[in-house]
Amino acid sequence: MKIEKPAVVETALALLDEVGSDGLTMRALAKALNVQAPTLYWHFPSKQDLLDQMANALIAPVAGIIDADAAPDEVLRSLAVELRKALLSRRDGARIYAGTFVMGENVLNVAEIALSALLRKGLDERTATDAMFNLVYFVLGFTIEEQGFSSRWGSKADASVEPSDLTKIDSSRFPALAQSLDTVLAWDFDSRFELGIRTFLRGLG
Amino acid sequence: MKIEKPAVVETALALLDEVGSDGLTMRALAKALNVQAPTLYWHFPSKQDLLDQMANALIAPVAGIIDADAAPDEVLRSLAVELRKALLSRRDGARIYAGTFVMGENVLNVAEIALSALLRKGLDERTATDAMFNLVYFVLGFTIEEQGFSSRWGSKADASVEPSDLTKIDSSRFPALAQSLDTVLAWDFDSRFELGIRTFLRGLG
DNA sequence: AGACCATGCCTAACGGTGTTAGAGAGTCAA
DNA sequence: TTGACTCTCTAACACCGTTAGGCATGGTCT
Repeated sequence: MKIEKPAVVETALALLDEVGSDGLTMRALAKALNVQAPTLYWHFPSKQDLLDQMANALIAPVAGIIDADAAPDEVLRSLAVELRKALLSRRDGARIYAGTFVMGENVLNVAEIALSALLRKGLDERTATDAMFNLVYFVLGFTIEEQGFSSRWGSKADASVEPSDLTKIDSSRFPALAQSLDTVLAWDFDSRFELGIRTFLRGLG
Repeated sequence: MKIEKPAVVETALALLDEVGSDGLTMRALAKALNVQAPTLYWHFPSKQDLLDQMANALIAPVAGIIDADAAPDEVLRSLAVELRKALLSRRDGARIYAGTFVMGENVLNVAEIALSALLRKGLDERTATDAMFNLVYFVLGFTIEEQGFSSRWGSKADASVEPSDLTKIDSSRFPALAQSLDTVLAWDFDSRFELGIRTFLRGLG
């Protein structure tokens, strides 16, 4: 049975959800496709190439969802939200994406939308471009750490997770941390992200 | 000859600079220490544990450099700058760091400095904590992409690097990108980072 | 002194990885 | 019928993290 390139990428993403990025091996993917591992190398020159295409597919839905005609700040906000959502949609999605450096169709679409919104805000071309990249960098860094957190301590069903023995930090050496311990331990990524985006947009003026 | 734990970590970081994170294998590290690979497992329970300690060592210098008594914005700015510098100080440093999730001494020091500066700015405890994390996330995401870029296209000595065929993007489909092409191709990470930090601080008010 | 035991290194090997070489079915055109 | 092209196969290579178990060394206890 012939295997199709897009179907391979889709199966790889599905497999990623099951086994995580460490378990995503060429042999495991081949087995999911009822094929032997070397066969994949007829369709993809290397595993990295496959990962690149997975990353590209991961953010494919983002651009289409955005209403590019909305107010600039709303465009940028929803773009960030959808980008994070896309990366979170698959286990280790952000890490997979960060490992690639694809300037593919989908990335260009996202970049174009963000950039034109920033230009509409009145920013000069140079500032808008840098801001566009910075926004993406923030979403990426945020989501990587979010997924890294939940993959290390998310397995514990306990709602009040306690990485290391963070609860007993020395309040004399780390007074500010001790004071904010409740917020730290809450790990409310949703509202933290929202604050980040709000801060960013407010900072752009 | 006995090998010392901190010396192993230091050698590992030096080796990382030479061979990159892909080449950083237990066998290669062992050879650099004039030792056989399994010997490392007497000192470290796993490679991940070694990587954790490398990440911890990577950001060790950061906290000490900061003048915690300076104006809050200056503290936050220099903290971000030094954090980025520390991650950039070794090849693939940011990627190594992002792969760990250590709540070690050094991280707590950095967090404490940032947090108390944010509280001094007048932010409430909840907002300050989230902002502290967001700042770290931005620096991390930024630096990961910066190093990812230079590791894929930095080898070319050519100053005007051209990832893929970015130069010939369709200006009718991506007008904003085409307009800002000069800035995109300049890849001036230093000033882009500075803008990012400025935006962030301005957004916090 | 002799027995013990933890330390720190070694060799050998296991199961797994990405990847390559090369053979062989199936299909379609000349 | 022949030949080329497409796609998958088996076998294997070099390398990976890691474990099992042995062999010196040196200090401690009886």
